Order: sequence, then C-alpha cells, then structure tokens
Amino acid sequence: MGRVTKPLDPEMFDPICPSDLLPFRFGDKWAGLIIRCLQDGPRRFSELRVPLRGITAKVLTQSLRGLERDGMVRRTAYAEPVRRVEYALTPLGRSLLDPIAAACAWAEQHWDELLDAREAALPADRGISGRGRSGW
Amino acid sequence: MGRVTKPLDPEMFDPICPSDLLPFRFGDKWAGLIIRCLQDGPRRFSELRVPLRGITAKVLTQSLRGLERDGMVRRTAYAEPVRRVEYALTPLGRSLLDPIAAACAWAEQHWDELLDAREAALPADRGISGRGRSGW
DNA sequence: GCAGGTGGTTACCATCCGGATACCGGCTAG
DNA sequence: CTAGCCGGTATCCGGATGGTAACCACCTGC
Repeated sequence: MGRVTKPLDPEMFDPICPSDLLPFRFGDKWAGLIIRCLQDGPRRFSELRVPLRGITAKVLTQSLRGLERDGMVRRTAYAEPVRRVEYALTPLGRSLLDPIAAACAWAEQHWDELLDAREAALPADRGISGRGRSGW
Repeated sequence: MGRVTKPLDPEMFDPICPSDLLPFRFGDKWAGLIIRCLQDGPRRFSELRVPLRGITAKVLTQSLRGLERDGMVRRTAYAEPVRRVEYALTPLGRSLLDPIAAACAWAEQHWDELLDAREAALPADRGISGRGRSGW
C-alpha cells in the first residue's frame, strides 16, 4: 500500500511553547492534537504516537475511542497478515478543523499577553484556578 | 449607581441543551460561560451566579481567580459602605469572544450530528472516553 | 435585635483524568 | 529460537477538579 500522505512531523507540537497556556480545550487533553494529526489523511496508531510525544498507548486508545464514539473519527481495522488499524476524520471531525484553527490563531496572536499575564501573576500567585496545564 | 447593562437572563444557558455534548472547553468548566456573561459589561459576583445556575460561591471564586490570574478578567472592589465587587473583561478576555463564538457556531451547526453520534454509540457504548460531560 | 444580602473562606469529599507499568496474541525478521 | 513491532488491555496510582456544607464580617432594613 503506497503512502499517500507525508509522514507526521515529530516536531509538529513544540513541547515547550504552545501547549500549557492555551485556555482552549477540545474534548480531553489530546483530542485537539489528534484531530490535527489526522487532517492530512488516515493515520495508524503508532504513527499518531510520534508527534504526540509521551502519550501512552492507553491514553491514546482512550482518546481515540471517545472521538470515535462521538463521530469525529472512524476506526478501520484491516484483515491483513500484519495487524493494521487506521484512524481517519469523519466529515464531522473534519468540520472541527475550522474552529480549532480559530482557537490556535487566537492563541498565537495573544501569546505574549498570555505569557505576560502569567508571569505577572507568579509573584503573588494565589494559585487557585486549575489551569496549570490545559491540553494542546 | 445606575445600571448600565441589562440584567442577565437566568435562562441564557439552557440547562438541557447546549452544554453537555459540546466538545469545546475553555479553561475550566465555567470559564467560557463566565466570559460570555461578562460580554455586555461588568457584573457583580452574585449577579454572575444567576445564569450560572447551580454554581457555588467557592467554585465561582475559583474560576474567577483563574481568569483574573491569566489576564482575562479584572476584579474591582469598591470602597463603599455596602460591599461591591465587579468583574469585567480585559481586552485580552474580550478578544476571546470571537473564538468562543466560532466554537458555539460550530456546535449549533452540528448539533444534530452530535446527538446522533452519541445516540448511536449508546447501545454498544464502550464507555471509555471521559467526555460524559464537557463543560465548556 | 434579627433576618437577609454581599462576597467570600475553610474543611472535607467523591470522582475523574492522565500516567506508569506490566502484559497480551499475532506476525515477521534474523 | 529469539527479538521486536503492532495495537492494544489490565491494574494501580496520585493529583486535579468540582462539589457540599458550614462559617465569616460587614452592612442594611424591619
């Protein structure tokens, strides 16, 4: 089976920058990232684990099952000698790319302000809200 | 002091419909709702509790402190005989209204599909993902 | 004096969520 | 035979999250 889509960039999610201040979440912690991983076509389980650095098999399975159940993702297992399973966006899942992109654009645009606010809050951090990490 | 903005509609968040399937979240469970409550101008603590049916003082405080820390909301306490505290959106917080609106529009547009997917999943519900309720 | 509103705080609790670790059967390459 | 990849599952765990209930000081109105 010839590869149709380019392999995922292991660096597509910078581990330092864009994940921990962003106040948007889609579904669980990984759902947004997964959706974006699938935007160029179907991906295999292990393929998804590459850019989602550090995600464990269990958690990825969990997240994918949730997305499948909600009609965002379609899972296809092929009856081949070597086990192969592919995950692809449904039209519904694909329609999510737009609002996700809007959220990303917002974050990118206001990144400095977000950092500033966080930094300014640190000294007298009342440390109440739970937004220490936010997912994507 | 004259009231500038219309009182909040206690029904502005339908308790049945728009909250529990929506796969978007902003910050913690209440942050998105709070932001939208503040879009027409500053609101007082108790005023916010009305449309946010069921939110307890503690949880609202928590959420507001988080938003304040992240620069989305500004808290102003007035030195008056009767205690008065107002919460208002900062420009940064206001800028969030757009992507939030995009998310809402998406949800509204795909509501039926979301419901269908959920319903179809119920019989053989593998019940793995944590998206039973989503907040936003 | 007492009830009631305002804007919280404190202590406690159940649940959830993500993660670590170990393990699995089927297949293939050496 | 053995090692390793593939796509998971089973079990356990700690911390975050959200909620309840009780309490608080201060002020106003009856």
